[in-house]
Amino acid sequence: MKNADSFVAALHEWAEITMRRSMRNVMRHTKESGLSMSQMGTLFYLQRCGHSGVSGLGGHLGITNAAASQMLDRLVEQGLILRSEDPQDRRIKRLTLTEQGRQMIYQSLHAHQAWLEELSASLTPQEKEAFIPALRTLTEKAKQIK
Amino acid sequence: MKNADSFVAALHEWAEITMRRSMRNVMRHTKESGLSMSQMGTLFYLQRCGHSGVSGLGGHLGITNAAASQMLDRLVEQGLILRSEDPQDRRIKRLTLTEQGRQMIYQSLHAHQAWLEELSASLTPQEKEAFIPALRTLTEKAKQIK
DNA sequence: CTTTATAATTAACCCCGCTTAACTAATAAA
DNA sequence: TTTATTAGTTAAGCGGGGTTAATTATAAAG
Repeated sequence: MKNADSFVAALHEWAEITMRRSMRNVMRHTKESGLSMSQMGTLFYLQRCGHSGVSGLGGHLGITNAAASQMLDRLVEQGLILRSEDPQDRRIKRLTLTEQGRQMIYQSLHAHQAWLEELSASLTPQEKEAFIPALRTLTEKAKQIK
Repeated sequence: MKNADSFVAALHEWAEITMRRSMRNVMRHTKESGLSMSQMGTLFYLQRCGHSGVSGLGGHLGITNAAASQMLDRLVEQGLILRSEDPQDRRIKRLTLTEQGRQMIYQSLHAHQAWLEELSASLTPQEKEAFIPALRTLTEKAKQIK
């Protein structure tokens, strides 16, 4: 179990570094875009889950349906999401990203990422080649969780 | 340059995964703690830069000094940071984390981290052992950036 | 058909974060 | 010493994001 423990410890440290960077960058870009963190979180959630209802979104963000509904008003107004009726159950509003909304997410993920290039530049070619499998496997496995 | 490119690509993918996770987790924990994202960002900033003045904080967060000053009122009130005079230049207020503030950051980084254990569990012992050097080197190099 | 449950919205309200503008205090420059 | 600059706070006001409670509309159950 020694290896497993030190692996988890190393993973935690690496995750902590990337989380700090990520949060800073997302907060920056979110502010630059004139959105609130809840709004940006909504866009990310919708991209990941395909489409959702208002309650699903509220539950995900940990806010009431009322709050979610009001926030959606502004996102719709800005043309970032679409709020349409579910044809199966007309009580449900089907929330989907617009093309503009998808672009916003893309920019948010790729803005302020120069540090990744810097990190890459600080490694030797041998290290880079050796680390690629690790990164790919971790990413792939992480995608499958929950 | 092929390896370098695919390395950066793999790095980007990993960053994207952790960004999505951390955004949700940090927002959750921040809400649970009764703090705003700006307040949490302030704590993280102060931990990273040691100590800062009000203007420095405002500049970092992209808000006015007035806004920073008001937000600090609440953080001081909650016992998370200390606002003391700089003995060299008494116009400057020296902002530092309290022990409670440091604990808040620690909790924020480690709350909702079960997915890392899950991720670890989804790997074979051979993979874990093989990945440890990569994680350690990446962490160490990333710490030295900027 | 009537009743009940579910999904979402609306209204009234509060708090917070942010802005601008005016102000105080301390340092630097003339 | 007088003036200008810098750091920070205060005050007034706006708008957003959150809440609860009441309301509408649809679907499901009796």
